[in-house]
Amino acid sequence: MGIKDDAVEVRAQGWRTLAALHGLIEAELERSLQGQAQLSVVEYTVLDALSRQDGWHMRMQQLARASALSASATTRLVNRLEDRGLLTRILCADDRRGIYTELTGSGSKLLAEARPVHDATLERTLAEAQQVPELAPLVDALPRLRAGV
Amino acid sequence: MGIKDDAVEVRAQGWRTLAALHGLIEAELERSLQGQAQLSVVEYTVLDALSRQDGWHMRMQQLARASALSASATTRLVNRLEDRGLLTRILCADDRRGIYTELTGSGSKLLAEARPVHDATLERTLAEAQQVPELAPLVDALPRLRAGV
DNA sequence: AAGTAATTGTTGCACAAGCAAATATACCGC
DNA sequence: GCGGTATATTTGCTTGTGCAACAATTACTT
Repeated sequence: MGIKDDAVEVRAQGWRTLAALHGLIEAELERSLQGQAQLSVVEYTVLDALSRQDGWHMRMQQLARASALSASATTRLVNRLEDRGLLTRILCADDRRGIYTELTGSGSKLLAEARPVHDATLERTLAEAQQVPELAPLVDALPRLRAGV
Repeated sequence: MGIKDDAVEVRAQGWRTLAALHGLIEAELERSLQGQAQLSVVEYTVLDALSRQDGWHMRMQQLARASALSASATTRLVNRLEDRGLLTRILCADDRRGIYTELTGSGSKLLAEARPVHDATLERTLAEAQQVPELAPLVDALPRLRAGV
């Protein structure tokens, strides 16, 4: 019942709020991206990460970290996107274990279509979340994180 | 280039940070809970939600919302926990469509064992995240959300 | 220079998730 | 009360995910 226990409960509460907001946003993004661009959230995340990368190529492991996915899931995710012609695998010459992935033309084209959908959904969902008392404080805190970038 | 585009980018950045922190915490919780209490994160979430409920019983749909899971996933999750003897289904008399779930003795016992693991992992992981420049501001913001509870 | 350890990516397997359909019950207007 | 609609939960099916084992390449150690 002391200060220490309070801190524990505050952390648990913060985590629940974080998880709730995350789940809400992810579900909405999933619906809109799937519906309007045939992309899942992770697929969008990978394409977006690739497009924001200098030279537009990343190694499998960077992709895995960027998408918070396991190595095996990343392999198969890249397979799917490659089968759809949205990106290509490129062996790197310097480290022959590594494999680069690079957006194709249709990959960046699809991403260009999907990005407005993504951004609009994000805006709408955050506005919705702001109406939920439990979530509002976190929503308000988000834009203040990196004001200086 | 304008204020509007900046807001879009700020939101996207905030979402990426949120997702990254969420993924990190969930992965760590998954490891420690699975390792020390044979519970997945969602399973813990459900047991915890039940224990924090007045009367210790909830309907399937409340459980689905609390765990950010679909109805069908909730059914099977409750099946698993019921098979392990951690909770029981109870038909409600007033609305015979509804089904209450209630913690059993071993359910709350296991939860009591798992909770310290959960809390310690949360504390440790947040401390770790605070060392990551990208995540630190969000970690700092979390405890300030509901100071008045 | 050889051998061992560490890293990178892929595959086999089991499991949990979502969607849509099915079932059962409640509610509403008449 | 009766038909139609809405809600609550479960089941069939398909798909994506993680873990462990594996293959290929690089780095380290002596």
